[in-house]
Amino acid sequence: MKITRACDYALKVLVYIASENNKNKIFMRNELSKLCDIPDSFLGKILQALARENILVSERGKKGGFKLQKKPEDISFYDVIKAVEGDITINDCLVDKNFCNSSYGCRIQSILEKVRQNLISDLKKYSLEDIIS
Amino acid sequence: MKITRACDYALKVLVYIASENNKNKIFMRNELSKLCDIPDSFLGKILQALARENILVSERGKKGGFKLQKKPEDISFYDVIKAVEGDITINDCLVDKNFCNSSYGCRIQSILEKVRQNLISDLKKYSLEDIIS
DNA sequence: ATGCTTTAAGACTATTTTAGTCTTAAAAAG
DNA sequence: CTTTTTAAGACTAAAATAGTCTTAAAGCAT
Ligand code: SF4
Ligand code: SF4
Repeated sequence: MKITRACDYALKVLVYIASENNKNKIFMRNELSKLCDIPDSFLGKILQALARENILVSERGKKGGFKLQKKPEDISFYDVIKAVEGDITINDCLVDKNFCNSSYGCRIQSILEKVRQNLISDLKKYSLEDIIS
Repeated sequence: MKITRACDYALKVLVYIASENNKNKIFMRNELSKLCDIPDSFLGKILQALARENILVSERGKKGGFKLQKKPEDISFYDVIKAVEGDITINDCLVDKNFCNSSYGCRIQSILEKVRQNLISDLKKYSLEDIIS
């Protein structure tokens, strides 16, 4: 029951960008890597994922880099986790009904589904804004 | 963000034992393995862990096996997960303050700690009794 | 006492996931 | 057209998960 390192890095780097967000400044990967103490190439993958999921805008070439695509209050912890490691599953059967043959009518499954929904809605409650304000 | 197979197996086997709990019947590992469709040796490890954590009673020798040590309503999902895979961490820094050097005063950490506490208290709400009743 | 049956413990192995690197391509700016 | 920056994806290393196997110890039954 853990988030991955990549997720933690993503939160860290997004908080950094959000907190320095004076007039749409754009940050290079290299710069973010040093400031947030995240391995450069690994950060590359993470920033790419965040850009694909419309959390960051990326631009190439000279003067390129990354900036937020939305307001900090519109980027929740759930959005970040989902972008980086995919949806929260809790147990495979919750997301793949063919995973287990006792799946139909399983009451363990229905309780785990409740736990999952609560966790997701809890993670949606917190945004980058809550951190930087 | 997943529970392990071992945890799911543990829930499954405990629910089975709890539901068949006519007058303190004792179940052999072998029997449970077949009935719950869990690899026999792997189930051994799981049952051992549950016995160590005072969820099951184990007895050796002929007429040996496993039975519940508490009433089904006193065995929560949290108890089972904790017994089998250890405590829920969400992020390493929540459980090891030396893990990250930005740990002191980190606001990501304090939010993740809230999420963790909510998840734990949610998992404590549900017991084996909720499944078998 | 001594087999027989059952769990305990832990070393061992295989598979999958996580964490991270590296190389090549493509876009943008000057 | 060269430099700088990200994109994409193959690749690798390390760790965790999932599971097996072997040896020991405990309890019952004769
Ligand atoms: S036993 Fe129930 S909870 Fe476990 S995998 Fe099967 S359907 Fe899901
Ligand atoms: S950055 Fe904050 S949340 Fe992330 S590991 Fe460090 S202390 Fe924990």
